[in-house]
Amino acid sequence: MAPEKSRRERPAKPALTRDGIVAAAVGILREDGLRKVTMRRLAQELDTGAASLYVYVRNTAELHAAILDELLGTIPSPPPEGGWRDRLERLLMAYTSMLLEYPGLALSALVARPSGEHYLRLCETLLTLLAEGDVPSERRAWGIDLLLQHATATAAEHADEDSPEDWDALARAVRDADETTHPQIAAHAADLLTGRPAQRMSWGLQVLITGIADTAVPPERTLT
Amino acid sequence: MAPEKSRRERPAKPALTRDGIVAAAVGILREDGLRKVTMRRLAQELDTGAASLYVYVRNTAELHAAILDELLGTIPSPPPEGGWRDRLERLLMAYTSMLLEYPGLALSALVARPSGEHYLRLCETLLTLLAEGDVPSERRAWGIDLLLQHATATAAEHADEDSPEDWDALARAVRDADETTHPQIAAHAADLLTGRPAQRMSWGLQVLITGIADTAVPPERTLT
DNA sequence: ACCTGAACACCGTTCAAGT
DNA sequence: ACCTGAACACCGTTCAAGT
Repeated sequence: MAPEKSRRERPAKPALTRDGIVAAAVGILREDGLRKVTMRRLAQELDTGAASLYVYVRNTAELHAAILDELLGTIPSPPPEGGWRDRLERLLMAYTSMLLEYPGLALSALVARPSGEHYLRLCETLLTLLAEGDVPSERRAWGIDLLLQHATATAAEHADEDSPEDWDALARAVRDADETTHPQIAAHAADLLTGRPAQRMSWGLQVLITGIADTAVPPERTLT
Repeated sequence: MAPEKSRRERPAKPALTRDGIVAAAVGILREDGLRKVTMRRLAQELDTGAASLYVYVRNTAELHAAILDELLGTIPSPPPEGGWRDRLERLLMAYTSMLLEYPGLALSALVARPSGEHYLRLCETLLTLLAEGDVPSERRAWGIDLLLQHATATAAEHADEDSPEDWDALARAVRDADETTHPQIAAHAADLLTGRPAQRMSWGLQVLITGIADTAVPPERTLT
């Protein structure tokens, strides 16, 4: 690691490596957000040309995926107190919180299925917790997919970076909903707009965990 | 079999309207995919300059949202046979199928909370179905959020447009998982990679519906 | 093998000027 | 009020040429 991080003259241009590139990318992410993590900006930071990066990274999507896995390694594993459901919920909350710190990253996680070291470790832990809860074996794999998808999507919904404008538009639309044409929306307007995010997230996870524990996999069709 | 491609192909330049712009945008979406629905390309299609569009559309995100609502209007409401659970599942499947036809659109749906006419109608129908199932009133609003999020996220995961490359990488990582460091992954490798999408989606929806019907909203904390 | 500058083919958005 | 050309400030990716 370079001892000085002054943005003045870099004393000697460090050799390019994949790890160095990813580390620099994480730096840009923390400072300026994912949308600034571009090949050109990254190259500038590393004092080289954008084309040089393509020796180590296939494309921008792969770069984002590498960043994601790096950050998955920073999730603290919650203390082993409490039952499996509690620990499961806390771990997924920690995962979501991490994604929420970096708007836009959740979208990458959703589109580019991760497959890095830290992602596998997370899956391993999740599978272990479901096993501890005596969730039938066949449902564990699909279950963690569902749980991770929910956590990721929840973070992705807040990827706006800015603009509560969409939310405003929705709030207006819900409130203006005609009681005769949209009776259900009118009746549930308050709940539809309720913003207590932690409570909602917690309920969502409990719904999933309960559902996973209680719902059998449907019979496979047409195996002849 | 276009007889002429001359610049006089369009007989008279139609006046710009928001509806006309959105309609043209949907056309580009169907033909070339969402990533080609850009202000510049759209302007070209409408025989004008990109700047002119900003009179009718705030920005690209709003344009995408308008497209989404337009397409929500094309979802056929499934026949009223079967119980509320079946109809709920079929409607959400139809929603997902529509999104899957237009890769990338699901991502817009996730980030930019829709608030258009057709979106409200869909919510209304979903709320009615949950009410029919005697789901307690307080859970209905949060429930449809969960269901729509799941359906949208499932479609978004397939937004790759191309490149089964990510999936390959994951498959390799799972298969290469060391049995001693990743025993759970090794044990569940088959299920983790199982691809039967319809069966998985159906199970996911049933998990959610069951969970919503069975899970009480947690008590509100710290109101004292 | 690695690195580079330059080029290709695009973007969103703003703005002064016209009608 | 609506429309426009031009400009600003960017993108990802490829490629021939260098080392």
